[in-house]
Amino acid sequence: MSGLTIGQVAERTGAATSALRYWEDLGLISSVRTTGNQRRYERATIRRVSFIRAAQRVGLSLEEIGAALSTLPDARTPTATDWARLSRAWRGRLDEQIRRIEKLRDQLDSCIGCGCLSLRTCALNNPSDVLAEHGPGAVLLEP
Amino acid sequence: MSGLTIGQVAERTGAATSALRYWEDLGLISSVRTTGNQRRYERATIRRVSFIRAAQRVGLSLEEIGAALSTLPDARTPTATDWARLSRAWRGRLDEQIRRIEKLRDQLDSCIGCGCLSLRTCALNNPSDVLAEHGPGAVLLEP
DNA sequence: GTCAGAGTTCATGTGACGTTCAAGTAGCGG
DNA sequence: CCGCTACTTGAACGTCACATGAACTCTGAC
Repeated sequence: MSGLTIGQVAERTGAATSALRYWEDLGLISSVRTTGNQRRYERATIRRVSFIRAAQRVGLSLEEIGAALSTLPDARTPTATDWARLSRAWRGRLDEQIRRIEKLRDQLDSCIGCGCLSLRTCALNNPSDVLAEHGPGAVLLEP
Repeated sequence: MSGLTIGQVAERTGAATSALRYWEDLGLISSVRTTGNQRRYERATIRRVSFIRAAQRVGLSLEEIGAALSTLPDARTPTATDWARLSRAWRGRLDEQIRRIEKLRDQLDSCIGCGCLSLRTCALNNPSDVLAEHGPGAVLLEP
């Protein structure tokens, strides 16, 4: 009754226990300890963990996710509106990812058969116009 | 005249010298050494490196790229046709990546505002039908 | 012959965890 | 209270694809 074990949170969210411990080290989630030093999680942690996993799927780094989570209210348990506010920003991110890959695919179509991989004129080999910009959003195809 | 230095290959392909050394450790590319133990690359290496970088952009691991490269003829310098054969398989891969992200985006649209992240019915939170399958092709969004 | 710049090996760091280990803990039946 | 199984702990090491830095050597222009 005093909280969820790490195994229960893992089962309910689909996250590995090793990931949960790692995220706690990074400060993304928190727990209280039993007298025997085991972690116990609040029920609200499940929603928080679900958010983290969804955000990862969208392509955010844990650092970015932590920044987003830090904008949640400290005092009260976050509401559905709080979570929706954070999720809204992902839309553009996904659109951008799709745009990038589509461009790469189209370039590939125009390149197959020419074998021009090493030439200066090959768009697939020199996609500077597509992927050169750095910063947020480039995580997916520009490591 | 006796070959390209690692810096020249890096400049012409856009790959970092550290990456070129790493790929050589893995056997993806090869070099000959000068009397002073410096690497010298054949001109054909530029095309090979370009292929590696393009393949990475498509989402292949270095292991997969190595497998593809090993199907190239050992005896002669690969032709444009050889490279085109390897590139053709990427098309479906990119299509699949786009399909995945589009599905995720559509789910996000239907989820924003509901704040249902922790509920069993939320498609974004339970995308088992989209991303559950493992194996090749899942590299991008399923780490 | 001098000197900058490019090259060398080797060790260590990164991100986001996964795996493995011995040792400790929880909760159950008997 | 004993024993059993399942679970949890921290620490340490592995993964992938490199980046970075230290300390050194080679090359090529002058």
